[in-house]
Amino acid sequence: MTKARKALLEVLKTSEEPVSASHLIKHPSIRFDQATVYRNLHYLEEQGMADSFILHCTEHGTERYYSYRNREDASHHHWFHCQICHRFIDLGDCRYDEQLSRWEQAYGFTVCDHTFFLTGLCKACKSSTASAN
Amino acid sequence: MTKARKALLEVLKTSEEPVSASHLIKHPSIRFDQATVYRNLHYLEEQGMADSFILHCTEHGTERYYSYRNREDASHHHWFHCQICHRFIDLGDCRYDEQLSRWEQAYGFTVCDHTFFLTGLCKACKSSTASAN
DNA sequence: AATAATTTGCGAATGACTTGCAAATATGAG
DNA sequence: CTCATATTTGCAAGTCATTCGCAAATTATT
Repeated sequence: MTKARKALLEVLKTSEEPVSASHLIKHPSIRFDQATVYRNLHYLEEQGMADSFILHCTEHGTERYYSYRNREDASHHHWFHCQICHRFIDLGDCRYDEQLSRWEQAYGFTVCDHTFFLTGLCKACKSSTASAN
Repeated sequence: MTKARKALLEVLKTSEEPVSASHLIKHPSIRFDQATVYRNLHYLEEQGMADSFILHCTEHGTERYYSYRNREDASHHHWFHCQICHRFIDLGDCRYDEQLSRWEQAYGFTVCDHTFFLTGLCKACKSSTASAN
């Protein structure tokens, strides 16, 4: 495992929320070229050590966000994204396995991946925006 | 309602699956500049006449896909996308309302939008790929 | 029909992500 | 530990979807 990969994995592992490539590129412990960052994020995801999804946010535009994934347990999380403060809230482990296999049986397809996330206003931003009445 | 908007809405209305901006731009009945297409897709979505989500596919890259939405009934659909033939399969009306309000209560946030879709191999592509054994 | 407001087309810009290639680093056989 | 091979890195230049500025054209108002 190269230095770049170790460094990226470390940031993902210790991050509370999904992080974008641009965020990683600016991160002090990631002193690698953007191409290296992108290439290794792909690598980590291929190896089952990271998860990602694409989200559009008014402030940061359309970007892919990555989070650490333990190769052992197959679990991944889903997230809520606040449109004001742009923070993520962890909704916990994915609970869609059953629903997915029901769909697989109903339609005959095989699901390789799924994307699910919420966007809206978090509790804090809702109250600070309430002044707009 | 301008000609461009009418034309776009007509294509969305008659399309069986979500369509991307690039697809619309190439569509014979859409003889408008790409900027006009993009601007009006935003407009239609703002007005509640269209729905969209961003999906990355190996053949077409990362693009936003639009589908017609009836302003009256709030329903929208979710989709499965085949990674081989790149067609969409309609999974029917969204059934996440309850789950979303449970989350809203648990976390105190307000959900404005959500994204959900599946990717994988459709029935037909699975069998034609079976030769890879 | 005349005027004001909105929309269009064009061309150039933006920003995320990718690629080619030579230099640098990791791997691993001896 | 060392040389040879395979892989990865940095750099600079692309791609590609999407956006923007602005003048001309269209639509809505009066």
